[in-house]
Amino acid sequence: MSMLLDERRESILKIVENKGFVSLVDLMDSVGASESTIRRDLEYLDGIGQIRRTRGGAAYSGESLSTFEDRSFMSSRQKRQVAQAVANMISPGEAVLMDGGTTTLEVARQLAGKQLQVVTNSLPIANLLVNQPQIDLMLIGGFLFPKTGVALGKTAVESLKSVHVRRLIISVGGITEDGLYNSNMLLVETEQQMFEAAEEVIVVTDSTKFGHSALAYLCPLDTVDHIVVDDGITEEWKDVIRKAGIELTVVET
Amino acid sequence: MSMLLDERRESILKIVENKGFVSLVDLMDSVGASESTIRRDLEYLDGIGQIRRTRGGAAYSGESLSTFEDRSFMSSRQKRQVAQAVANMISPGEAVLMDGGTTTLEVARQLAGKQLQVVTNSLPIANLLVNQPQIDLMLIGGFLFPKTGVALGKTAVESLKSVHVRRLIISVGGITEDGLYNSNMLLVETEQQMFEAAEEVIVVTDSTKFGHSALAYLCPLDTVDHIVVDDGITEEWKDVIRKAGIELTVVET
DNA sequence: ATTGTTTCTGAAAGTTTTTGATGGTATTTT
DNA sequence: AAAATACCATCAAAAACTTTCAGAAACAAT
Repeated sequence: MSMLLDERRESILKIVENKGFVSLVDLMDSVGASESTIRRDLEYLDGIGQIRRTRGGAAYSGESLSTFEDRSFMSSRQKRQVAQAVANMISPGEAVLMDGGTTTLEVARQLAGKQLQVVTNSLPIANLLVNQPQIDLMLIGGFLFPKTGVALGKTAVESLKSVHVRRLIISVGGITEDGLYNSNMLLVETEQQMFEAAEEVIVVTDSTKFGHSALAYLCPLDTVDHIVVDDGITEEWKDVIRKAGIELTVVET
Repeated sequence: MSMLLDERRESILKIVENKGFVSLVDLMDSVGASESTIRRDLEYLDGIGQIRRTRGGAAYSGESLSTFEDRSFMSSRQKRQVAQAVANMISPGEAVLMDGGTTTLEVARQLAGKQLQVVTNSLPIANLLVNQPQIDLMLIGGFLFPKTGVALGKTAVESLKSVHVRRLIISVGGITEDGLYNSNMLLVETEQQMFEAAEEVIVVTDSTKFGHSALAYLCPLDTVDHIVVDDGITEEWKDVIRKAGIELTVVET
């Protein structure tokens, strides 16, 4: 049973998505290729983010919503410090709009205990804050994306039109001189509506995102009021940000 | 039955989340690994904060899941059987609207694996289904109620106006000859809009609810198409339901 | 068609990680 | 205090992973 390379990889992908977890041996069986070949396929599919390699086989990467495996670049210590800095900017009684993402989730964690009104389209953030008695929580509905657990699409955009908050806290996939980027068209569409709803935009990110763009263009730099980042950021980028009239907070870690 | 490392750990996590507490011996049994291995897994999961190790086993450390308290009268076994009966009525590919509540949550659990479109305003249900690759999940937004984790209010009602599904699955606080009741005005308001969105209304409940009303009137009996209940229901009530032209499914337990 | 080039494949050797078992230490129970 | 139970550290075997290499297959150009 000989198979084309792409055909085989497609087939592996389907099996993994279907079963959730597959062992390497199972794949050898059902695809009819050698161990080495399957390994290489898994390596490739993991590289493009379609699956997650695990010892002994592969797992569907859609399950990665839980903190089970968080392979972001910032260490969790760094991330927590950056998140703390953002949380400190929020005054009691404020209305805050929060985008999804692991960094904003960490911010949410630091907000616990404050008296606030929080609006979010992120399921993990909602989970975290729903039982905080001091926090009024409003959920933005829409189609839920498995990987990240955020609500997107027409419904989300429509709901956001009737929202007005003091601050928006958002994270991005990339920043260049031209502006901000994120990885997904639907995500960007929803986030653009978020800008309309907020008086002030705070971007939380890590220093590795500077200089990199991503699939979808989000907005020009001047849409942003404030950027909070770890101290890995270069002097050049500090200049770029400040010259664009954006307030910059660099968190020492 | 040999299991992949990550698969096993995820499986342990699920068991712990589900039961609240599990002994080490139980885990050895149900995942089929040695004491050492389970210990190491627990150590790891505790390390990343997903569970709490305790002498003799592990406990769930979760932020939200356990806080949706289960104050229903039905035993969990009974409830699961009733939920199973409801889940069996749903055909693949269907669009289902699901209300919040511990019974409907159990139904959601039984729906896992089916290919479906699910619309819900319940945070716990969304959590449960968001990582099911076969399920398209749409979240209804609104103000989140801490105790139950459901989204209610004007936003929820508005969002529901653009929803159309085959079936609505709903639970109630009380049933009398006059109709259905629930405990909260906002809840009722949202649920009334749900009726508009569905072709067929299925009520899941336990037999103790018959003859009791509650704070807020929801709808007359003839709004309902189908009631599923445990076998504690009296003959008198069976008559009432059938005479109202409602299909009745009594689940033997 | 043939030759040279590149990519893909399967096998083997060597390295790392995981696993279950064992014996010893802590903690709880009787 | 003794017994029972649970925990921890260590170790050799097993399983899984990486690297490397030579042959096969695909591709391009003559």
